[in-house]
Amino acid sequence: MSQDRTGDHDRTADREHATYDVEGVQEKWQKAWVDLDPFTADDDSPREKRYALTMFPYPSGDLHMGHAEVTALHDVIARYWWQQGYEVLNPMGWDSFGLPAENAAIRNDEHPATYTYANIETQFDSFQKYGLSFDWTRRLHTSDPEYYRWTQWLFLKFRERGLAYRKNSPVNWCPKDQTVLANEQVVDGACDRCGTVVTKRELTQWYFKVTDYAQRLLDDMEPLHGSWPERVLTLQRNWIGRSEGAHVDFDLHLADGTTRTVGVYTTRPDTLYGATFMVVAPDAPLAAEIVAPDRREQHAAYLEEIRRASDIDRLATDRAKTGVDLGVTATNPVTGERVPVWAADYVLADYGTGAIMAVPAHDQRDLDFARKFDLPVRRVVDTGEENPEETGVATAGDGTYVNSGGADGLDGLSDKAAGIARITARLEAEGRGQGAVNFRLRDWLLSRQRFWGCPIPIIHCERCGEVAVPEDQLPVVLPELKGADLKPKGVSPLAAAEEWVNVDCPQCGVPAKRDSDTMDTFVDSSWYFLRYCSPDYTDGPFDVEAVRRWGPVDQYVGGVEHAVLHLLYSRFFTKVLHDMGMVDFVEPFSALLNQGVVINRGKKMSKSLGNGVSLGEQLAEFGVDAVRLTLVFAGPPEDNIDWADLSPAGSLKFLQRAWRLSGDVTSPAGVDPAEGDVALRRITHRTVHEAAELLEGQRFNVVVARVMELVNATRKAIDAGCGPADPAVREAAEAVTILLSLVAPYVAEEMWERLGHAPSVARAGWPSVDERLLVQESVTAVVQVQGKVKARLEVSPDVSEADLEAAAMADEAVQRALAGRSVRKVIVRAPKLVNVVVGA
RNA sequence: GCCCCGGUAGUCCAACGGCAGAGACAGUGGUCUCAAACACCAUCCAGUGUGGGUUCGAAUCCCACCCGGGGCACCA
Repeated sequence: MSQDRTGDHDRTADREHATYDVEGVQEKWQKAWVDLDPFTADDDSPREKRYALTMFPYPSGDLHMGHAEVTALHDVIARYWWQQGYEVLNPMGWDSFGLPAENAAIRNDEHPATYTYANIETQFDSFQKYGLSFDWTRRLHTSDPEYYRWTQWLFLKFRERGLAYRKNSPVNWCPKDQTVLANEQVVDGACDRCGTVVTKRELTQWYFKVTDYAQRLLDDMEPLHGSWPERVLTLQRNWIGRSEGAHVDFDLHLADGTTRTVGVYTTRPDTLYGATFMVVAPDAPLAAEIVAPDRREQHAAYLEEIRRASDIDRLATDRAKTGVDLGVTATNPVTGERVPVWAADYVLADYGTGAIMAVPAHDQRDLDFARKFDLPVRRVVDTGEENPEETGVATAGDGTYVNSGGADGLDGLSDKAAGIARITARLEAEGRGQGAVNFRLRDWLLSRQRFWGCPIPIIHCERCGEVAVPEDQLPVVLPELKGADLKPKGVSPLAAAEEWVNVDCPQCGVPAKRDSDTMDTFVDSSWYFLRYCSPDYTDGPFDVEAVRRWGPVDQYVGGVEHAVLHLLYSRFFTKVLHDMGMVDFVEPFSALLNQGVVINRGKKMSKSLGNGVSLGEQLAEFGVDAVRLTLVFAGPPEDNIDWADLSPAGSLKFLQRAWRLSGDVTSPAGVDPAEGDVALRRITHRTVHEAAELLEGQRFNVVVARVMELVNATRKAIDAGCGPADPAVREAAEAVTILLSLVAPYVAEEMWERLGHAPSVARAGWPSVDERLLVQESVTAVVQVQGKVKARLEVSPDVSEADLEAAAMADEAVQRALAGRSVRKVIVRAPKLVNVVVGA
């Protein structure tokens, strides 16, 4: 409430100085909202549904500026939907499995749950103080057994469908976190989480067969254009990396006189005549199988050398080519020539077949290799450029085929597509190859050698092999390990938990062992948005009907860092669940908003730079509403915002001004605005109308500016216009309050009460707009001569082109500008503009 | 190297191809005050990164370049 005054001042001064008590208002309404409960989503509501979701946090410490920004933006959308009359599902929970808790547990000799659930409570309290419209009845934690029971269930279902399998393969290993990582979690050769350089290990691990869904993951992005950031779609497209080409069979002639056929994948089968050697990935099993006995040692040494090299070295772009001759030859299927077979690490074991045909003339990598090891270069496409063999620059472009089997081959053709089609058809006819599509996407490595995650519900039996834990025995609950028991040692700490790991085989009853790895936490978060629809459901991961009611997510908000992680995995899960008949849709998130990052003084906030901004301190100094307003007003939601450019003090000042309006209104609640001041009413209705359009377009910063305008206009009307008693002033103040409720819920609630209404303003409903008030009484038409403004005319908005032109030509200033010049053309855009073009 | 996104007052940001300014921050001057803070009023500040083009008219569309940010980068 307003501050204590001494009474020396007159009423006007008092009113001008009046401010509300930010803390008091927050406390008052936070308490009141618990009973008012305006945001619990009703499963049975007849209203149209909207599902608003913001990426749930990992519980590391308290909330920070990043959380404050994303939830403030997200809340604007959710609250707008409520005001528009939708039944809104807006849940929140915690992604509560993960390494930080485990590391803290080791440090403090405790169970990871201690750290986890303590932080969850801290964050929960902070979220509540922050005034967000979450439906807390649906709160979930992925580390709760009631939740991860269903993560395990889904794993088993995926396995039944052949989508979860185990294989031995070289994998990414983070030496610091002591666990394997998925491809998506390795960035520039380093661990996504801790930045440690990743090494390779040969391990048997669990995978999800995402590659089976590569084409659908690509195709189903099509309808997302326009509602997902183009950037994310591009990232996913690149990550999936579809390419078209052909498989071509080469016969290999081994040292022992036998022959075997090896397929290679190429996007340029049309250059097959120029394939003068073959290259095999040194670490592919094929290399070891085919290497000639006298080269075995060399190959082994080379293999050792590249195993030692980190991905960082391997990825260096200017790195010289290395390799060894395997002492074997292959027959080029179209020329019949015998070509040498080499092993080189520029060929990757896990892409295509791990072997390539090398066409040095038209592929830079092959050319570099050929020049280094003196291998022949044969040009088969004449692009008009100089001979690659001499320049060292491969010509990858289009041209005319030469040296390509004469007229029976491709010679003379100059259309690449036709060349590819012809050679592919010929290979197919001869049974030596076929057209093929390839993807860069790899299967998702999901096992982790750490404790604080969802156990993999598999039992390894010597007699039966891998046995699924029977459904009625789920969940496989984590044992009570803590402190030193959790120290990473290269295998999961679970392996050492004797009592836990040793079980009888559910199939044959002999002693067996549980799988001791846990799942990647991205598995947990790949389906949480479905669980929210029926968080207490006990007969499955979710109630199919509830998901039919609420799904898919209409608006997802979160950071762009998950472009190829969480978002790709969730899309994959949704498609599998669709195929299982459990969800109707194939895409989980209809619209996506990537909020920007909050930085300070041009740099990312960090301890070492000492430029961190404490959310708690900002909230204490300026209040929740001002901080939220500051973040929303800072700029377009997807832009990064620099805290140093912002003014939470300015935001608070504005909120005080807005609040003051609610005390100045003297007309009673419920008064008919129809008789009110038309000028102010026009502004109010136009603002409400435009605000809706801007909100639909997620132009939240502009909405705030519009509300500021309306506040300014209302202030002016009270002080120097129609006065505080005019019903239009009440109408304007109420519109301000409802608009403000999306961003600054506390002060809006307080204003709503002061205006004589019952809470909650959050459910007051969007103000209705009178179309007639959107039409201006008169508009200013601009008259230009040669594009330069010469006059302004006040005209009716529905003025005819002819009338406007006549008025413009009659204008004195226009006549002066036209003096002595001939009018060549008059462009009329009624009612806004006339441009007179004069003769040359 | 390739592909995206963005360059508008001192700052953050607005502007259906049609008056460059909606809003704010920071200045400056004033009213109020013993004085200050608050509040209020007024006011200063750019011709839109550069160079071309299309158009009656370009911040907006096209081309090239410069700068900043992001992504991809031996994927055959």
